[in-house]
Amino acid sequence: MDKTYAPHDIESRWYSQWEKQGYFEPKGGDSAYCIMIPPPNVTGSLHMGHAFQDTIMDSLTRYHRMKGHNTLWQAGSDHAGIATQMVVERQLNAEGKTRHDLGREEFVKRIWDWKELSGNTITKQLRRMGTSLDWSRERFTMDEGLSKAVNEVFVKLHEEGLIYRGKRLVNWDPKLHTAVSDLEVISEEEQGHMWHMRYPLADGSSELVVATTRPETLLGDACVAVHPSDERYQHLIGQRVTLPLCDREIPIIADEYVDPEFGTGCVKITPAHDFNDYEVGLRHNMPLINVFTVDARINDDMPEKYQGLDRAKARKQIVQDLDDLGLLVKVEDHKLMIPRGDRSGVIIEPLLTDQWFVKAKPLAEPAIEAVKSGKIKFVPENWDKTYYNWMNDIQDWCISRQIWWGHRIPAWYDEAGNIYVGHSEADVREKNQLPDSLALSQDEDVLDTWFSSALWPFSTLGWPDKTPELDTFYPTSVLVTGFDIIFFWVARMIMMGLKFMDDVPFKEIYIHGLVRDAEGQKMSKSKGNVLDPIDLIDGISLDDLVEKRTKGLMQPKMAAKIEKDTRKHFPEGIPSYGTDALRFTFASLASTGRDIRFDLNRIEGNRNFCNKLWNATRYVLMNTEGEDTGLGNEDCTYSLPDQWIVSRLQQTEASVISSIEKYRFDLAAHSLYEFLWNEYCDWYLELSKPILLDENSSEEQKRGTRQTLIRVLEAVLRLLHPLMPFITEEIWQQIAPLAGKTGNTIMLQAYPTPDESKISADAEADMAWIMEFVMGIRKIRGEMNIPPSKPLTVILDNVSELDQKRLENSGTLISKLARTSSIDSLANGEQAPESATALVGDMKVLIPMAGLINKDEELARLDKEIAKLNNELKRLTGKLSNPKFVDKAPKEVVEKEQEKKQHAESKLQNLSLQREKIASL
RNA sequence: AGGCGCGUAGCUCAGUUGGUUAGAGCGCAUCCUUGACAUGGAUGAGGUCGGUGGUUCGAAUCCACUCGUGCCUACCA
Repeated sequence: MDKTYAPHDIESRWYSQWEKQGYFEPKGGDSAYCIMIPPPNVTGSLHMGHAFQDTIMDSLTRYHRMKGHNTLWQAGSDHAGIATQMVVERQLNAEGKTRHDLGREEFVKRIWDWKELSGNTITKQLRRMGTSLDWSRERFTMDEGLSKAVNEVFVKLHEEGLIYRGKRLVNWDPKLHTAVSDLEVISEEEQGHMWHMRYPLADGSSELVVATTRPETLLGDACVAVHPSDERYQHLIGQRVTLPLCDREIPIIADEYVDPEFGTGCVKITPAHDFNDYEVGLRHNMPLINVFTVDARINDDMPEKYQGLDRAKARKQIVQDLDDLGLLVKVEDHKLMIPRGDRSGVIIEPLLTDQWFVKAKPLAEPAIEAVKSGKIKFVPENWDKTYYNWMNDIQDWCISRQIWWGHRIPAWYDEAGNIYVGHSEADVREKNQLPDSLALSQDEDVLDTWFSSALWPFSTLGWPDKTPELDTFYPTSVLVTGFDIIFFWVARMIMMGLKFMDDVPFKEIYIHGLVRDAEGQKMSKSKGNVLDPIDLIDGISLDDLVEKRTKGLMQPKMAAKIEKDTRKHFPEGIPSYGTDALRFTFASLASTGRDIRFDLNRIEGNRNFCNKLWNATRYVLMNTEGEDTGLGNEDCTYSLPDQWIVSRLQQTEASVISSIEKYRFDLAAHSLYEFLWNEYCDWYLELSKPILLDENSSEEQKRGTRQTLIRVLEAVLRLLHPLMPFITEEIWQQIAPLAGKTGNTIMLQAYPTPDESKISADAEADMAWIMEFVMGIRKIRGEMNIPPSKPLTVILDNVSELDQKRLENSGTLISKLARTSSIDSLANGEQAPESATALVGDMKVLIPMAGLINKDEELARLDKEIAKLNNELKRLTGKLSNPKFVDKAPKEVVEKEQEKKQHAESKLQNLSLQREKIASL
């Protein structure tokens, strides 16, 4: 093995073998375990959020596979309708064309071409992450089977009246020319204005002042509303005003919706361009006057002067004209929420159009019940509140999109405008007995991508056909996802699953945090702070990173700032850390928090951890290869350290398993790190040296230690494998035979399970004594700046029988680890030379100071310790002399405190005596 | 406006049902090329757990209030 860990060589070797051997495929058995990958955009690329999420899912998958479950991690991607269409449209624009130049068929073909071309990017990247997805069952939302499922669901829901078509006010994206759902609209506070405008009464007697943030919609006003009990306007209710700039009169109505305190207390009502106004309009039977075209320009039904102006220009013009007429009272600065399309970024316009909707309430009720009853559990639990919150007030879901890339809506129209829904045109004709002569045309619209994603847990398993996969894997075990798509996806899957499978789609929902940059900022291309997981794995030069972050920006002027920030944060670029370090880092960040700050220091530390494992292995191999590791029936003698590390291993196993079961990958990673580095490497490997190198060790002892070295390492590899698949496989291949393990891959080995009988309290107590002994000496060394190379003479005083016994058993180990030249006990009544002191229980460990240690330094050191003990003693004495504590606290707690007090007292006494002694010299 | 979350060492975070001397990693300081590893080893410094009040023998942990901060949902034109 090489001296340093080089991830790249290792990682390139294993993945293709695993895949080729079919290790990722379910291998039968009774207890099924299944996770559906949240389908990424087929033409997208892997970002940190994916990498994090996929690490968790892969870890779970590998863990359960090793536990012997029939494990499936379903692979696949979605077609990301709007996003993908936009990309291809942009390509066309670059050629000076639009999709309309190509026509629908040609354009869709072009998107398929693009999908073929770029569709492998993300799956290749997923493979780099080591994900054990079953690629043999990879699905795509637009492939035949899934399209069939979409079709089936649409038709069924329509038959039941749960899908309907209607002219309704929807969120319209004037740039993309499509309706979008509520969820695809991002409302943010922006600085705007409030215009106060005069509307003269029709009889000329007076006027009203209305306040609005959208003066251009004045053209579509249907009425002016005031609060029914607003005394200022009582007399005007029922009268009419003349709508400025239009040749119309509109009524003044009373409606509770109006807040008399806000603005002027008079609201212009534009039912065709505002959701609230729409409701008011309905209540009062007001006409819907549409002002805009699909581009959000003023349409041809409006006064000629404004026709063709876009929203912003129209606003300017109208304000100007009002001002000219003396009808503009004032303009105030005003903060308001502006709705923008999450894809296009333009302001969303409420627009009256024909759309298809899913009636959500009837589907939501059982979905709420499924969580309430505990059939589905959120982890962490609190997320159920968010879910209920939204579900209880769910709105109908607009599912039609005016784009070309997606599942075409299976609805046909005849020339009279009748609608026929069915699986195909032929099906529609047959069902409705329509003559061939009747011309039918299919609905031009496609379905929201989330509509097909909602079916993912069963469509990928073959639904609507009855398949063995559905029987085996539905409901799936757990959904792993971010809280940002609870509404988009999670809720909808639950609704659809219950409706069509009559069962929940998953039993648990593990909600993880969102990956942010080291400053806590959300990573985004426009901010230029994205990290590409592949760059962390392979490394990237500074220049390449800058280039990557500044290329293809929406706002090219950001480039300079992004470059500056990037050069500041990554002066050396990014070194290669390898997949395992990245995965381990993600695991260690997976606590319960919502935000996950990704800091390069963490991944560096974990790369070092991989290196540590690598080098520990080298040591183990050096001592076991070609040696007897006790694979035969020869006797082994297990030393104290052997027993100790095996005992600690059992506890680590228990802790790792319980952490994974709770989705606490951070705790699992921590236990593993702690065990491997701080116990196995720092102590056990060091303790094995004296045994293996000592000529006096028996063959049985050496065999026992070699066996323990290799077996513990082998078990740790299996424990680690779900988190770090590559390095563990690489090492396992080399060491497994020495541990007596057979098999072609660590992937399919059994996950370790703790064996209670191997936990030894005695061994742990004995080892604790050794460690205290060694650390006591090291402490003196460290604080007195005695070089580690300098062997020390050690004298013991106040040695108990147990101390004596332990010393006899483990003296050589101690002398090796603490670098002592001799350890002698003081004979009864014998005087020790002036010494520095450490305590192991009541036993004094004395290091003669002569020529090594300065008297004042030792005094200072003792004073510090004594002060610490005094504080503790004071605290304990106070506590124990409080009768309330002694009476009311549980007996065990009191006893524990008394014990602590005794310890502190005797320690204090020992050190004080020692101090006096030295001070008197 | 409602809902959810966060505030613990210089930084990033753990802290299980209230009972430790409040932990880890990184960073920092001192020492160390001992044959697994300088991507390393040894030792150390550093925290009145945002604040106030309460419950309790005992609070980082439970309750109330408060300050700061973040997110989500719904919104007043």
